[in-house]
Amino acid sequence: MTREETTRVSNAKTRNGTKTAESIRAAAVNLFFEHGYEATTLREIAAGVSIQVGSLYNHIPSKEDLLFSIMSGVIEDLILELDVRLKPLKHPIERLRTAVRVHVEFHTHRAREVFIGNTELRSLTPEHRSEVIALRDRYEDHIVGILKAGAKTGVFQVDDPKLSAYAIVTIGTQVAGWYHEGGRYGLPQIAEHYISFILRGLGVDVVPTKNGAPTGISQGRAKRSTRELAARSVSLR
Amino acid sequence: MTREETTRVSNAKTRNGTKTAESIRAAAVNLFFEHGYEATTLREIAAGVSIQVGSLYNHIPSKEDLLFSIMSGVIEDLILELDVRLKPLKHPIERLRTAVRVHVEFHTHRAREVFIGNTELRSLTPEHRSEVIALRDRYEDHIVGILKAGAKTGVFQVDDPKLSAYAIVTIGTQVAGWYHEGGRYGLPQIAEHYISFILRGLGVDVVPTKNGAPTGISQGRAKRSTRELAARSVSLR
DNA sequence: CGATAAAGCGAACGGGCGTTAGTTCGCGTT
DNA sequence: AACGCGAACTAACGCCCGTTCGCTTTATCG
Repeated sequence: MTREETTRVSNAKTRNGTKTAESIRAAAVNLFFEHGYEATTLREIAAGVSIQVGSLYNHIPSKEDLLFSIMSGVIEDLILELDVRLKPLKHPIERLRTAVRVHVEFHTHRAREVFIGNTELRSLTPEHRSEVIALRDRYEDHIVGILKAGAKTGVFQVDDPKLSAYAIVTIGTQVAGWYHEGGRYGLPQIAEHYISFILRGLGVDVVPTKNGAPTGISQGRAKRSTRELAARSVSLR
Repeated sequence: MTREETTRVSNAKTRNGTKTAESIRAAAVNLFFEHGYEATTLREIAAGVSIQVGSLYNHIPSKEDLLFSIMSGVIEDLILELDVRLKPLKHPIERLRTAVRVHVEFHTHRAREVFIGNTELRSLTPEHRSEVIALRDRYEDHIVGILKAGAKTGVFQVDDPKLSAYAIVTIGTQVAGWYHEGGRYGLPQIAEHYISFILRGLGVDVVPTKNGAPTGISQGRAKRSTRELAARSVSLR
């Protein structure tokens, strides 16, 4: 865990760059994930960083603020990642494919933070809570936008874009609950599986491929198919 | 002396039947659901029943035990209900139809308890936790059993019964998160929708019906169709 | 090298927690 | 009429929580 350059031994009482704040965040993520926010003690977090409780306040304003920064940070990163990956794409099908791929990848790579984000909404102050909800809505709006665009040109068969977006988000979110590296399914396979599943649900005629490579865009119009109901992530609206 | 059904005013310091215990349970369910177990105070629960904190201990051994009784109780009720409704049925398709119906109905009618059951596993003592997990596994085994029976006779196309059972359970469980009475979808419609969805996922050729009435058993063999991956309920194994 | 400021220490705070104990009181039974 | 019991009360216990604060240590830089 030593720095790559200028191997500086991080003794106690040492100004070790600006890493303490990150360590606190990391320790908090692990503890919040394992025991929940309310059941986690600042003293436990401090112990995880090998400092005393009081010293935490050199880096955070309060315990609740620490939770908030974790929760908002993870959604912001998700939105950012989605924006970047979506930018070069035009066709709704390709955009949706990528959106689902990003969603699944992100939710597995940062499963602990995502879990906290889905679980601890009620531990936030009202102000912070509505801020996080606003961020989440902004993310969902991205998906809804893709669906609406596809519906307009007729490539998607969508009854209710909002409801469908819920379903898509939820399906991908659940992966975080059971996926673990080295498990029976690889990440690309899972992603491609859900992509096909969702596209089929939207009435797109998906050409079955053995591999995860995105097949060419099926140009036919949307075919009536399985229509999904929303399966919302467990949360308090 | 006086009959037991004489209307007795329940003053303070009065032996008002055996209802206090039930009231405590109900108040706890609401508070645990709203604020979470850790964030809920015994004093809040007591206030909800209009008694003092100490008096709670005439009815419960401890706070954690109260949580445990709620969590185990709801699963036991679920298993019981499933057993009763499944008993008269023989054919795997009918059994699965009913299982999904029971699952969805139960998870919407007792959404608060179910939410607690999915959320507060980590607040239990190790002993109680494994007891609850055992109950949950027993429930999942019921579903797996139905799938295996159907797979043996060829009516279901199942790659991995356990994984499929996860998916089925999760889909239905999620309903509890967004369903509310008087919403845009009625309970029977939701149930039938998922039933069709799941059966199709298992390769059963479902005859589309406008109504929720269970269609006759399609006797053809299972057709290769959408194969689902597990979408596990958010929980810590 | 001495000044500066970030960052850690450690004790203390006020408050709230789950739980226990001793007591009181109404009621049904003896 | 006396008794026992369930169920409520009040008061307190010991503990631990998030947070504050004055002090000390340390790395960095002019």
